[in-house]
Amino acid sequence: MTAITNECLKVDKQLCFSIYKLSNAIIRSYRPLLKTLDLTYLQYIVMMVLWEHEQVTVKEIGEKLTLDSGTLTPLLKRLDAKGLISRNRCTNDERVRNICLTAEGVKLRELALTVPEKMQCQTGMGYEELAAVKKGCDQLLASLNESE
Amino acid sequence: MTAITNECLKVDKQLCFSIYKLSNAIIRSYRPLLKTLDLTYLQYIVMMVLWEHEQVTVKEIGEKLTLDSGTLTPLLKRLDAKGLISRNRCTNDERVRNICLTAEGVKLRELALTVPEKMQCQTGMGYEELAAVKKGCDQLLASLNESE
DNA sequence: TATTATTAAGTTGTACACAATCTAATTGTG
DNA sequence: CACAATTAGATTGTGTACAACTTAATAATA
Repeated sequence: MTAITNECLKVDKQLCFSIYKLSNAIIRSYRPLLKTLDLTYLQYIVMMVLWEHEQVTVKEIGEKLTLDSGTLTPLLKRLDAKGLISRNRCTNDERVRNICLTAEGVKLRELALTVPEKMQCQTGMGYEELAAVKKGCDQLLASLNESE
Repeated sequence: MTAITNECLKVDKQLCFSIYKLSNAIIRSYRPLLKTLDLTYLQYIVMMVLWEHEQVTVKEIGEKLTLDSGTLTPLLKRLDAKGLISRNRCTNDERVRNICLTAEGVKLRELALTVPEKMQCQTGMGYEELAAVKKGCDQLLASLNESE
C-alpha cells in the first residue's frame, strides 16, 4: 500500500468534502438573514426563479435547480401556504401546474434585495476572488454533467 | 432600481447557487460508486474519519464534519446496524461514546480505496485544476467561519 | 380510434441537516 | 458536601434530497 493510497482516503484532502462543508456553511450563513423573510434557503432559491420569471411550471423549476417533484411539490405547497405563490393547473394541459407569484410574493422581493450584499460582506472576500471560486465550481459542475 | 440591483437576485449569478448545485451534483455522482459499498455519501465521509482515527467520540466527529448529534446519532446507529462500527460508552465518562471500527469496518476500507480515483475520472479535470477549486472553497469557508 | 407509451406532478419511504429540547453524567463553586 | 452550571449525547420536529412508485392527462401509432 503506497503513501498516495493512504493519503487519498483522508477526509480533509478531498475536494468533495470541502464543497460539502462549504455548501452547508453557506446555507447556515444565510439562515439568520432569510429568517427575516421567513424563508428557508431552498425556498429563497425557488423565489429567485420566480422573481425572474413570473410564471413557470414545476418541471421548469426542476430543470433550473436540478430537483425533482419529490422535493418541489411539498416546498411549493409551503410557499403557497405562506401566500407567496399560486399553483394553478394549466388549462391547455391539465397535468401541468403554472406557478406564479402573488402580490405578496412580488412584494417580498423588495426585502430580499438586501440579502446578496449582506451575504457578500459575511464572506469577507472581494468580488474578483468570489468570481474565481464561482468559475471553478461552474467548470467542475459542467465536467460532472458531461460524463452524465 | 439600478441594473445592478436587478442582476443581484438572479439565481445563476449567485455563487451560493453554484456551490449548492455542485454539492448536490457531487453527492449524486458518488451515489452509484458508494452503492457497491452500501454507504451513503455522509456515511462514507464518517467512515473516512474512522479509517483515519481508529477511535473517536461523537463530539469529535461532529467537530471534524461540522455536524451535531441530531444528524450523527441516527447515522452512527445505522453504521452500527450494518456491523461497521461499535458505539461503546466511555468508562471514564459515561456521557461519552467511543466510536470504533469493527473488523468488518476496517475491511471495507480496501473496497473504498478505489473510490477517489474513480471519482476524479468522472470530473474530467486535472489534478491542478481540482486543487485550485479546492483552495478557493477552503478560503471561502475560512472567511465565513471568521465572521462566525 | 382504441390502445399503448409517455409525460407532469404527486406520494411514500429513507436519509440527511439542524433547531430546540431533554436526560444523565460530570464539573465547578460556595 | 450540596447544588448550580456545564457537557455529551439522544430525541423530536421541520425541511430538504431523491429513489421508486402511482395517478391522471396527453401524445403516438397500430
